[in-house]
Amino acid sequence: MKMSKLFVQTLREFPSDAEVISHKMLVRAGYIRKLTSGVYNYLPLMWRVLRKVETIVREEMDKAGAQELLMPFVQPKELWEESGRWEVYGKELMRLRDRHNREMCLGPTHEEIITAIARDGLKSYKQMPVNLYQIQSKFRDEVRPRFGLLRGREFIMKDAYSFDTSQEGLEKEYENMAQAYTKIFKRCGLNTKMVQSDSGAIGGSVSHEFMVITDTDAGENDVFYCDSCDYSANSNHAVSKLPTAKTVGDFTKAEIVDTPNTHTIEELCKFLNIPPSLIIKTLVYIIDKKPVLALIRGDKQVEETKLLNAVGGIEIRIATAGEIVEMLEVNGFNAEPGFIGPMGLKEYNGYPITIVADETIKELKNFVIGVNQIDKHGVGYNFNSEIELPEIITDLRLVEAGELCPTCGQPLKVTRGIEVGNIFQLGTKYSAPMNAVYLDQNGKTQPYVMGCYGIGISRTAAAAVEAHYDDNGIKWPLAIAPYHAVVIPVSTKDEEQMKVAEDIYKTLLKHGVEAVLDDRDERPGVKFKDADLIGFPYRITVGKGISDGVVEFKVRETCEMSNITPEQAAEIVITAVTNLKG
RNA sequence: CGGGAUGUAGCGCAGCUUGGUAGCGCACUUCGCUUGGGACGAAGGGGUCGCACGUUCGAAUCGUGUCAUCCCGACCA
Repeated sequence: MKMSKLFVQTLREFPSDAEVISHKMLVRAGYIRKLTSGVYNYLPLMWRVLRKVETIVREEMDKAGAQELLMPFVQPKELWEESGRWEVYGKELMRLRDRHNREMCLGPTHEEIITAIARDGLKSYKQMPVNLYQIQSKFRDEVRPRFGLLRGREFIMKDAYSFDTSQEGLEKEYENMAQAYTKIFKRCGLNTKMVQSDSGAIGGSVSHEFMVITDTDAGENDVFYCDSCDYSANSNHAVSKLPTAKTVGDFTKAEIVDTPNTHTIEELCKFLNIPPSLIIKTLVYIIDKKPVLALIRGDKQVEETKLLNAVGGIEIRIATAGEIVEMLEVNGFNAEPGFIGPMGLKEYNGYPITIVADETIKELKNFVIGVNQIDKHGVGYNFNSEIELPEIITDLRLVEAGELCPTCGQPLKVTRGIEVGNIFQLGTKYSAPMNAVYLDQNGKTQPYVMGCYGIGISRTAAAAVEAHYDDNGIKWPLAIAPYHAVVIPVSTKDEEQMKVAEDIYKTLLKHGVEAVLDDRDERPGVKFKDADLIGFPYRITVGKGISDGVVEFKVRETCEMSNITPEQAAEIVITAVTNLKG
């Protein structure tokens, strides 16, 4: 490709609306342009990168035995009603009507469609196991799209779905996919960590995420991991050994005491001169319109995803101060946030109040708790004495760095990560309600045991930028770079330089290297800046040194430069590119 | 949805307070000059000032409404 003909416009400055590195770089280097919020044009350079990621994904998926197909982007409401998700999915599902006023949606994921396909064509146990995948654009009407390609509304995704006759079969395929994913990201030049995760809205029981570990702001997930063993988990799923703390209070008898102006745990601790671990904190949540009280030890935070799962809810938010006062009133109390306790609270908004407690409260003795009276707290309280032990006791805790690994007991560490892929064991979550069944060896109908496996193609490309850049631009891993190398004649008017540059360029092309010849009549500084910004992995500069028979060879990743012969330079690039394929 | 801000040329911005011919830098076109890290000079092309209504002799500027975009909090690949 001649640089003079390459459709790319690099910018002198970063765009003002970009926050994270990958967004800034990809816009400035001419890879993407925003069309509307969360929706981007992929310009030629970007499309080459995306196709390379896709190719790697295809090769590894095919090698793992999966088959590619393509499903429609627009989907009918009826299928979503069968799975129950038309009601449940929320505003993220982009709904629209056709000219006949029939309701449709843009596909955010394809469990419903693939299950319907299987239902039609997968009738016998003899046809399984089978794994079907596609690569296409998805649309999720995100509340707040941001970070460029990392969290767009429209994005490219590879989604795969497996069908098995047993949990054992599913687990085998799950492991197969985990290995394929590890290879895929490695080939893309990314270091990923496979971490345990919550399965969220897609459902199912077991799931893992593949995280690109990054120090930049773009890492939206906290990942907890252990250096001593291989435990690692997303914060929404991470567990730890029960943190030790003072759990037996010195209060000799249970009584209600005055605690004026102690709205926060901190103020209460100071007033009573006790550590926060002796207090039971009562938080009020609204989950799918229903009131839920979460009880947790005062020194710990609630992980909302865990609470959501504990009650089987979908949407969670913390109650407003107004709602809390109202709830107390309805139940006959005159109190406010800061003094709430679970006792005597029966119902609100027409729903009974559910009480869920974190397991940290179990070992508490002679603790302090709100009693729904302003400026008062109960002290020296005990379960099965002053209050009953709540029915639901489970792990609600947000793990903190330094807490001990649940597997080996060493302190956990925390880092930030970008989720580029995930794998779920769905089981019969979709096949059962959608009556997607096959006949087993005994002629009995059985629902498929399903798994689903996603990779964010466009997000993977953006994550690669987050992981590989410097002040001057992008440093693409060779496997997904739009072009492998750029050849720069310093002066296009110098016949010898031009001839050597063209010879190198032709040699590279002949050996399968995707090369660009910067034939523009620009000053060298402009060409160097563009080369660094665009991020060609290799740069061969033909300048005055050619009279001594050498060119300058630069490796973008390390910024190492050396003066070598044109033949040596070409040889290095050709070898590197050839090794990619092998 | 709540809170904060912004809409003026492809990109980055000024002008608005105090209404009167729409500006600057980059990018783009032509010519000259220059050629190892985003040179310089000259001459050009390009904008219904987000949109609508209102006030006014006159609106980018004032008022009302509306739409869009971005940032901070709860979701996800």
